[in-house]
Parts: sequence; C-alpha cells; structure tokens
Amino acid sequence: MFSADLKKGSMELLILSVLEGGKRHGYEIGKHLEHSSGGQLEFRVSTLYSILYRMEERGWIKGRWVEKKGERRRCYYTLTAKGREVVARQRQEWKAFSTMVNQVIGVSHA
Amino acid sequence: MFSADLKKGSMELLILSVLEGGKRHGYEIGKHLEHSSGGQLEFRVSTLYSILYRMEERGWIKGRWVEKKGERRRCYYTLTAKGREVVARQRQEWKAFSTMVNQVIGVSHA
DNA sequence: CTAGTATACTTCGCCTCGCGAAGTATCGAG
DNA sequence: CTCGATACTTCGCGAGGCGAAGTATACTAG
Repeated sequence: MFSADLKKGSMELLILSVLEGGKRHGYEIGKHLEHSSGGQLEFRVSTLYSILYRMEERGWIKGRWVEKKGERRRCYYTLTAKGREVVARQRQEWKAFSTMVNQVIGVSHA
Repeated sequence: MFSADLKKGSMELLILSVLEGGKRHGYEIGKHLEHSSGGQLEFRVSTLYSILYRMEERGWIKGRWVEKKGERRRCYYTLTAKGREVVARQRQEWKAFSTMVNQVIGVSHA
C-alpha cells in the first residue's frame, strides 16, 4: 500500500505503540496494526519479526515464550523501561517530523 | 536532527515541493529546505545531490547548467510533466501515511 | 597578497531497513 | 486428510541516506 521507503522510519514506533497496550505476540501485533490502520498497513512477516528481534536485542522489549497444549507456541513481548523511553522519544520525533514535512510541502512558496 | 530512516521516504517529496516554486539549483534547494523547516532539517550534500541525479535519471526533473562570469557554475532544475504527476502522487501518499501513523500511534488501545 | 569562509558540485563505499522467498510446524474446519 | 489460518525463522537483495574526501570559484578580512 505504502512505499517501503516511507515506512522505513516508523515501523518500530508503530509496533512499540501497540505494545504500550500490553503484552502481545508477533502475529497478533501484525494483525492488530493491519486492523487499526483500516487495512492500509500490510505487514510483511519477515519485516515484523526482524524488527521484533532487533528491538529485543536492543533491550526495548522482552519476549517470553508461552506454550500451552492445544495452542501453538507464541512469544509474547512486553515493553521494558528503556522501551518506554524509546517509544516516547520516537513518538515525539515523529510528531515533529510529520508536522515539519506537512508544513514544508503544504505551501512551498519561499 | 531527525533520524536518517525517518527521512528515507520523504526527501524526494520535500525537494520536489521546493521545485514546484520554480527553478532552483542544488545548493539553493538545500538552504531553502533548511530555512523553511526552521533549521530542523539539516541536508547532507551527498544526499541532496544523489537524489537530484536520481530524479533526473527518472525524468522527474530536468537540469540546465548556467555559467555566468562572476558566478560559480550552477545546475538549475525544473519539474517535468512527469515530475508534477509524481509530486502530486507522493504528496497524497504522504498525507495518507502520516494521517494513518498519527492515528495508530495516538491512541493505541485496540 | 593571503588566509579563511561561503558557495557549488562530485564520487565512493558503508550501513540499515523493509521485503521477497522459502521453509517449519501446529491447529481447526470441512 | 486436505486446506487454510495461525505462528515463527532464516537468508540475501536492493535502495536510500550518510560520512568522508575531493574539486573549484567568489568574497572578505587582515
């Protein structure tokens, strides 16, 4: 739907935002975002999981495997303290950035 | 100022927007954007020119070298017909994208 | 005259990110 | 028992922004 490059800076923020709502596993995060964007955001599994691994490595989120019988194994992720800081900072940055861009492209007569 | 990845999808649009205001040379575009963003956007020369070359190759813009004595040589770029289409489409896409992201990260309770 | 700064453009190679493709595995419905 | 949905993994590509280094000219201060 949206070009790959456009998404390049905001995927992390989108995922982190979802995790602010409580613990979620990967697949759930993807579906959640597709839904809450009104179907506009199509999430590629490879993208989704690679971001999750990356963020866990950086200590922004923490995954915990849950295996119940009668269910598939799932890894539930929660935000860490550091993750909460990051999401706040990234949200701030995004707001400033999008505001700036809208301003600049809106009326571009010097 | 802003993370590199955040910018990855919107640099072209920003530059194209400036060119909607008439012909401009590279350096001028950079300074213009730094100014019109209130100093928030710092443009790297390598980024700027590589985008310009890319866009010219794609036929979105057309460059013309101007050499007057008493002045440095400059390449002035103007939008092509195709470029006008592209800027319209990209602006539309950006608006939809930024609206979507703001919506999703704003209130992220399922 | 010269040193420094702003202007103006060029080229090269790195790093990161999103993506496509292919694969593994389990569960429920028909 | 097959099909589709669920759930996760791994690999390698291509593109975009950036840092660094370089070229060259005009203007200003000393």
